[in-house]
Amino acid sequence: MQVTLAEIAEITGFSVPTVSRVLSKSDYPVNSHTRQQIMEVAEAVGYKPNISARSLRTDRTHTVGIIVDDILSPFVPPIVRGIQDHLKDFDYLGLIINTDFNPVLEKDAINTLINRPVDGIIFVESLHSATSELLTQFNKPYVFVHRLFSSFVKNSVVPDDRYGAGLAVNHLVGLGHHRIAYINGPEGWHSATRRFMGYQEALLAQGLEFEPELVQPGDWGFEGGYNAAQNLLDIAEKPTAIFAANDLMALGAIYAIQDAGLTAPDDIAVVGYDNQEFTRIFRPKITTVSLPVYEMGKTAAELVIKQLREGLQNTDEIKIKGQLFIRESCGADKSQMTIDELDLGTTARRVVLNMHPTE
Amino acid sequence: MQVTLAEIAEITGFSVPTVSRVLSKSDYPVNSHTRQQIMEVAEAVGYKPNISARSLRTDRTHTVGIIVDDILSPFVPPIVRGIQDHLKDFDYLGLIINTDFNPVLEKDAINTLINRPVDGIIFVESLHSATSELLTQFNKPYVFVHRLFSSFVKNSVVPDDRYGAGLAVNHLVGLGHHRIAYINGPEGWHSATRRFMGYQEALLAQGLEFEPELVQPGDWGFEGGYNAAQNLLDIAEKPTAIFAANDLMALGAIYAIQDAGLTAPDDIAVVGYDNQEFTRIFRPKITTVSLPVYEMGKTAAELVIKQLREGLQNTDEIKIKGQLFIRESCGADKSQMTIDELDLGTTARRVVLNMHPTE
DNA sequence: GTGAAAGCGCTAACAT
DNA sequence: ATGTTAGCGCTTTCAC
Repeated sequence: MQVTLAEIAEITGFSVPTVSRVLSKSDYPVNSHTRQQIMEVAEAVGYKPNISARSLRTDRTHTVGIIVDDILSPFVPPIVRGIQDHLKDFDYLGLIINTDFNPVLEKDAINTLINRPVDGIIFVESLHSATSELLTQFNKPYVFVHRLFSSFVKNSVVPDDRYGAGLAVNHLVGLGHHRIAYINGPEGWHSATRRFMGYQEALLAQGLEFEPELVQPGDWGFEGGYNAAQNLLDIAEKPTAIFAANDLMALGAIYAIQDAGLTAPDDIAVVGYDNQEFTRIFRPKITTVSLPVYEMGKTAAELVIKQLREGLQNTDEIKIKGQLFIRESCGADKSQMTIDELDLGTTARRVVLNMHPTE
Repeated sequence: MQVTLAEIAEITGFSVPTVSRVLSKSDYPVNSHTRQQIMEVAEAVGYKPNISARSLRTDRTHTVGIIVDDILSPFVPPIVRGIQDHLKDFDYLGLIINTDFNPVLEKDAINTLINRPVDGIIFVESLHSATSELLTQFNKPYVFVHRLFSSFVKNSVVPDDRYGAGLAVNHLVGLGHHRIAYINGPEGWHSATRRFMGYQEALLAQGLEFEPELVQPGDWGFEGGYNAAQNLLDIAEKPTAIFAANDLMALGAIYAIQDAGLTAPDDIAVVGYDNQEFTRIFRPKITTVSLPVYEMGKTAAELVIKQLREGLQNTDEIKIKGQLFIRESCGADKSQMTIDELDLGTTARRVVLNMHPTE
């Protein structure tokens, strides 16, 4: 049922290795007549190489393991897509495993991939120190894409949070704000720390003073943003703008502003961080700094591919810059605003724009 | 570097086949002493079977191809997760490929998977008639999970949209509404048609009359919902409730209601469909019917596994029921409301709840 | 219950 | 430029 090299050798009269040399696209010299003849027959009989056999021989599988926290986590799919798109260009596929941030599952995942035919591993939002010793057994490339951890790791790709926070603050200053409050993420989170640093640095660079009373702790969640904003509204000299370390807290802040009888952005401007989907459909549409997830994934895949194909050695941590998406919650002029995509789920959008579903 | 069966045979003094019988978990009878001895040595030296070699021999790879429209499409990740979770229970892995609903890419994907070591394929939101002939070459199981297409296909898993629409309507009737409007999806979409049927059937079952003037066309998008609701508000005898065929249109409807100086749910109740993430963070939180995506994926994986392991034959289309999530936009009593999860992204939630990130 | 022999389909080394 | 030989690591006959 499956066509093999032997059958093509039989038909064409050439030997199996010659057929292999043509069909495996090796750069081994083969007479062009021979080559063409073999190609034609292969095409005609619909030859498909047996990848298992090839892998067994070459110890290369053209597959990369992708260990993710959870494919349902909002930032994971775009990272994965970035990885997949780059891998595809080099005929690699991705094998995705969820670990639910559970060290036991992560260990299993690594074990599975060590046995499994993969040429490398990309860790997405997932790595426990417990498992790192296991990895030393894995003498193939592995890289990390993450945003959560504070550890500096070789071969990792992370967002440039300091830069991103600067974008937000600079934008607000440009709109005339001098009292810009900050709602931070929880203690001990790398991205919270970095965004906070970026906030402070940008204030200084703009000649503004850093005022501790304008900084509130948050919890990454809606509630935390709400409470933090309430506290900020209690300050005698209220801030005129709030920069929240993520979109969910920005949303909470907007609700708090509304519940206080004020309006965002008219009374208080709000900027979030992450560019989550809902920022585009909420009212007011939330101005935010994007987490460059797709590009982070792509870059991670680039690293693996380069290590695989060009023998690239360990690389220092790579920081990827996000960009500011100017929408309504900051009070910017309409002309400044970023033009967003359609408000349809991607499948529906694609189907509508490109073609019609099969009947 | 890689431990092989031969080495374990060498160490234990048994033959390679015997070692294989133990370590491949075959049910072939082996002396229990022998078995234990081999297991211990295998454990000690960290034996990992070479999957390529095993696959070459057995023609089984323990891998299932998952062809998706786009991993970024909002419904795809939960379907994929459902698939993965079930596959995992049987030690199968999933190889995910995006097609962007492009027939050419889909053809490539199928070809890739035919060569590749996969034991079956699951199509998620993706299937063009153009490719179906290709599939006949693929003499392994394949099943479909979808919500978009009207074609009735063997071995497919779909949401029960008629039932779901009934849930929404019945709920509104239970809250005392008699004039329930409906905002439909665009013409030609299976789920739109089915939800519309469910709407009509439920009205009749409740002894209410179906009134065409209460039905408005929509486009699945925010704008369509907004316009449709505006039209509904222009009717002399306004509806007291609006059921929108998806959440985005429900959101548009709520905005239209607000812009007309009214309130949802106080003046007009609104129910959506799909249970998209944003329905939980919006104000008012949107009551909606869930698309049972996770379970659809799980069921699809079950089908494949059963076909693979138990030789299950072709199955008729399987309909999966969603459930009603009662929130604020319908005006239900607080005591009736569904208790939702935390408002944190899943990674953050998991990290916060379970453990701390590695430092 | 265990071992000897064979071979899955492919590519790499070595001839010619 | 092509063919011969060998073998990747594993499982499956078939003997005993």
